[in-house]
Amino acid sequence: MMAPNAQRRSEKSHQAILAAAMDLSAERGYGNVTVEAIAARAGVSKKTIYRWWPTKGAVILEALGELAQTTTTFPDTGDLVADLRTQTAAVLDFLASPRTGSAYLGLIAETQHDEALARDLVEQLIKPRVAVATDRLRSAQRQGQLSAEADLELIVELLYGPIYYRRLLHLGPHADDRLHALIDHVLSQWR
Amino acid sequence: MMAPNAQRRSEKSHQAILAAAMDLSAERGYGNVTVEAIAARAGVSKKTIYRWWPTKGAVILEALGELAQTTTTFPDTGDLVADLRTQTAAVLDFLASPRTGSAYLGLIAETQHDEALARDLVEQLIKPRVAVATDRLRSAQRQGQLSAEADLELIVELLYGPIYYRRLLHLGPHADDRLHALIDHVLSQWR
Amino acid sequence: MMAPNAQRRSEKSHQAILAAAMDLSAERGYGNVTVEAIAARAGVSKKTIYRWWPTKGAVILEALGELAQTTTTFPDTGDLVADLRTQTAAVLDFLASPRTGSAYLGLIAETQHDEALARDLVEQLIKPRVAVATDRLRSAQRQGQLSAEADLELIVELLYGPIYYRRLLHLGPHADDRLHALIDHVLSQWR
Amino acid sequence: MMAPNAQRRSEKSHQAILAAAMDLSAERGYGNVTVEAIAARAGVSKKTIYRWWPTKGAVILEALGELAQTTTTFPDTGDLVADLRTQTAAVLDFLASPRTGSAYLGLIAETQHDEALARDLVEQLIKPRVAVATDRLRSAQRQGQLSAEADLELIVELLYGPIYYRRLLHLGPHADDRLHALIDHVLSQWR
DNA sequence: TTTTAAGCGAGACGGTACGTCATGTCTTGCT
DNA sequence: AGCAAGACATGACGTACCGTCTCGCTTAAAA
Repeated sequence: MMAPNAQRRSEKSHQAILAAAMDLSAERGYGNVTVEAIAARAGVSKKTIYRWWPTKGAVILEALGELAQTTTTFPDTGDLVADLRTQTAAVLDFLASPRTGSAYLGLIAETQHDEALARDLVEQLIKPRVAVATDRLRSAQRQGQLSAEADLELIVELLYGPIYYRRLLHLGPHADDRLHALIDHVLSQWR
Repeated sequence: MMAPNAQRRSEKSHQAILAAAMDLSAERGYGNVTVEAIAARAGVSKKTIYRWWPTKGAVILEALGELAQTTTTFPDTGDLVADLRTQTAAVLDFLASPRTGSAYLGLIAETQHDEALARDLVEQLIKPRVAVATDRLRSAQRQGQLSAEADLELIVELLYGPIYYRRLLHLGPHADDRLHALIDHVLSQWR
Repeated sequence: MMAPNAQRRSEKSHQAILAAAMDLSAERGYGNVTVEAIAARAGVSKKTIYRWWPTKGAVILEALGELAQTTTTFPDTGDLVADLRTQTAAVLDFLASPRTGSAYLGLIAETQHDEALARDLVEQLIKPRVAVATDRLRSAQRQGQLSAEADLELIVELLYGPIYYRRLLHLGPHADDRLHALIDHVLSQWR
Repeated sequence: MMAPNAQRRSEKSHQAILAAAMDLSAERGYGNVTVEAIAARAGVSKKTIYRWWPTKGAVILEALGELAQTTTTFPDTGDLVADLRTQTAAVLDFLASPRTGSAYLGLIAETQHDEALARDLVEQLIKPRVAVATDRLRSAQRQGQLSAEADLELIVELLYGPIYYRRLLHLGPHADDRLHALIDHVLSQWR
């Protein structure tokens, strides 16, 4: 498996590839992005892409990871409900934005028939963000805004499940008031 | 756009195509199914497939529609909680079964970059089943097992959202007790 | 080895491919011809080329075969020496022409590391033309211009060997008088 | 075009490259030898090869030149016919040997689309050996074994032309008696 | 009952992208 | 400065499917 030497890697090409991948995904949609087009747009050889990533999905995952880290952090103003409203709205925006939405949804689609990519998606994108959400809830617990018996894992599922469900099954995004109703209901038992 | 004459359609080929599509999906996973392979397996010309369906997704959708109708009906024993447990477990099985799971998840994946297919999936598979679930909840309302103020649409989202969320984002299926906890929590406010 | 069905072959594409191959060979030299370029020039998919020929050499061989048949026939005026002068000069022209020379020499080069192509070259181009030359000599024998003991095979080698030798080893083509001296010498023993 | 400093050249790498080139040519045939494979086999960087030779053909040419010098010298026992038999047989062996034949024929093939290599081949390999043959014939002339009017250049062509012709055009090598007939015929006019 | 036009199997076709290979250039340390 | 190692842009390879398109053949509706 002779892994290439990461020290000699061209950082310029690396960044050009990530940028090209996101640009193309925004322009033509994830499904119409090809490794060939990424290479052409980035001014890079296909070999260079295949040297460092196994599939186009892995490229998009890394590019998206960079974006996700900088754009969506979890707020902690002390008011749990307000923070959850802010955060879920940000997730809705992320899913709706032409730049990130198509790439993210396309990536999730790809993971349905690419196990390795699925593992990477979960480890690099999903789990860290679930952890951040859980942390915020735990902090609320310490502040007494949430009962000590609250099932934090369940709460996370109940908040994000419906959002992804409606998006991936094409049932239309939540309106603001539906989102607020969702949050209220989920917290109702343990407030 | 001369639509073909459905009366002269060969029912034998029709069924062979649907069966081949499901078989291949079960054997090698939705992503590795191709129109060419379906045609070869069904002993049918590619032209015949393209005459009646626009994409392989549409073929799978029809095949899955037939299966879904026969396998998952919503029980009504009078005990809402028991019925929800039965039904959500059936959905988990449907998603986990090699025969139906790969096809269904692959289909959902495909709809992320095929709007026409997305519309058909929603109209033919998703909405009818949401309606059935909503009907069952409404029946429970009439029987007094659920408050009249209960937000039925929200309940459906809260039940199925987490199931699809965990499946599509590769967070592992729910264990039985987690599923029960989910149902209990969702109903808690309006029982 | 599912051979394709030759009856359904597109004669238009067939001819376009042969023409494109010869054109490109004339324009850029055999070594710079690629299957990809032939396909593009002929307005044909690469798959169509690979369906009917194993390598670009086989394409050129067929194209050259068509040309060779029509252009170089062996004259029989009754005067053996005159006919040999005419014919060897025609071979020199064939080797020197931009249209045929590059293709033919490139083809011979390719056969040095492609055994299958070598076999086809010999059977389809070389041997038939050697046979024609031998026939002409045999006819001269019957007319008494050549002794009955003449070693016809040897004569053919002695005539064409030096021509190919000088061409392939880059020793420059024969001037007319050297060609005549060659013919005279070869026939001297058996006239 | 800063030529590299030959004094600082690593003789070890130099020899390793020549040896690797010949080994690979013998093992897999000239056509399957690549600069990359030579570099890997010789434990040398590709850069080092390109620093000192323009193409793989040039490497093989140099390697072959070393071998040719040591293996095939022209005998002079005083008996011209015997010496020609010895020498032409040696040429047949050289062409048939797995070590030298594939490399030499492959090299000749390459010169059909590489003019610079062609020039080098002629100057470094072909012409010197033609000169040696011509010298031997001239010596025979002085000894009265060959008429003073003999066309030495023509004799060389008539001897070696058929040998290369049969080899390069895949007509099979000469049997011993055919070789002797060839020599007899060529000398007949001027003995 | 015959005609006849549609569906049908087979599969060749023009395309697009795939993932791989070798080229010749280049950069980075080591000797 | 030469060198081993090897990343890089380039460009062709041969393959896989796509969706379109003839071909004859069979086959069921209309005549």
